[in-house]
Amino acid sequence: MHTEPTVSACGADEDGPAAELCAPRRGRPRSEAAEQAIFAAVEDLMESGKSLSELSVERIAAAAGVGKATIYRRWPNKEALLVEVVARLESPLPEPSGGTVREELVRMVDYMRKRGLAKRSRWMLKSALSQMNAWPELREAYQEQVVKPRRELARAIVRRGVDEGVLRSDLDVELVCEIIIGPILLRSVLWDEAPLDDPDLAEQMVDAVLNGVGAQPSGGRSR
Amino acid sequence: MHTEPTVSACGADEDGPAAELCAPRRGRPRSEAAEQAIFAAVEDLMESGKSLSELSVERIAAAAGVGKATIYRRWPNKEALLVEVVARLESPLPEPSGGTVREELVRMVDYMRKRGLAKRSRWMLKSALSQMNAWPELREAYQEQVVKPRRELARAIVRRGVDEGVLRSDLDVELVCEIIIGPILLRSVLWDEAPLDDPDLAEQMVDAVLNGVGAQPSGGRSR
DNA sequence: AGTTTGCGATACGGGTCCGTCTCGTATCGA
DNA sequence: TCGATACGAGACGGACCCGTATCGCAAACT
Repeated sequence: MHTEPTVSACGADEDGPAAELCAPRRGRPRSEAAEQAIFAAVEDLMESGKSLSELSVERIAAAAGVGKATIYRRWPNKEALLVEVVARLESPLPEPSGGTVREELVRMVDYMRKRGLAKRSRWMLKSALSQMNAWPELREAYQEQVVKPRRELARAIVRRGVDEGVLRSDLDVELVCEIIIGPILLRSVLWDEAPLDDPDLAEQMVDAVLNGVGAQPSGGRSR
Repeated sequence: MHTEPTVSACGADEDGPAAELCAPRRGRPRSEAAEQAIFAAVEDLMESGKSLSELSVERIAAAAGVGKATIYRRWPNKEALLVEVVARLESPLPEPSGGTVREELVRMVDYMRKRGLAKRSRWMLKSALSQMNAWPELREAYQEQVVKPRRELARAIVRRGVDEGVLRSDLDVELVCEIIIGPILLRSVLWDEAPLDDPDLAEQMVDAVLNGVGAQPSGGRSR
């Protein structure tokens, strides 16, 4: 007899932690505090430098002061949990503030500089590179949630710069994006010991890239 | 009774695979073929996309057609083996060929482009970032063996460029290096789907960075 | 009340891994 | 020939892990 008496019209068994809309759930409701503790524990473990393969469910449960079953009641497996953690991570993208293109570029680069200073983001940035290689689902979540919007933001600014005649129009837009954000990503992601403290770094980088690092005052600009 | 009768004056028990100089070793000598098979197996596993945590000694031994003891006879643990693999990996750095600074920069960037196309290097580049984070010994070996000489090469070229008046002298040398190699590293390391096939890519990148991506023909060059 | 579900804790089976050890065999120096 | 060492294969203990199941108890609904 599986006639779905009054509730349970929610969706198989995968309601996830964002399903408090669909059914009042007959018994004791799930603890919101436990959920937050789990997320906080994962982020703490990230900040403490644990690598992706060191994030075991048992360790997370212990760090959160939570039973393993409480985790498996919410997510079907470890991957699903981490995918959701990634999806939650750092959404606030800087929205455009109608300044000049140069100002927008500086703002974007400076946002990435500050992000590189935060350990949580740094962990994600770095883990995104190797371990996720072997973990397509997590990698896709990260690409979709984090990388894609940022690349689109960069592309939009660059396109606007080309339209306004501030950026060269004879170059591939992708190439220009890479030239602008490559240096800051290099510092914030690839090189550990590189300093990110200078608040003028973003400005210096953008100006250097805009003006070029070549010395000849009127050299090959015509191409 | 540990009087070291005739041999064994080699150094505790850690002779490593580069110790055939010190003592003729009384019994059967170690198999050079086994050693090569082990290295080859690790590199094959890398190329096949295995992540760092998937490189277990048992898997390596199986792939090499070798007993586990043969590995542990040479290296005290898994880390030591991988450290040596890293140290062996991709030494051939392009030596300077007295061209112009621009040509040297293009050569260096193009070298990195080609390196990004090779799966083995790519694996190392990517694994160097997250897993090595939690594995200081391996990370240091990679920094010392691979990263450091390349950064020094870049610095040397840039300094020469500044001396010859081809590169701006009002910028930090480190910053110029990052601006030049940031874009190609971004493509070859961070972004998987980005194309690296175009043989003119390096030239485009270097020229764009030298001339600047800003459009104003004589704008802020004076700073 | 009674029911239903969630909670933390913990035990469990099945798996992988590390590093050591033991086989029987092969290959070297003395 | 003989002792010493290497070899491939694999067993072993201990550790960790995953995902499930079972406790006794708590918190909601009917």
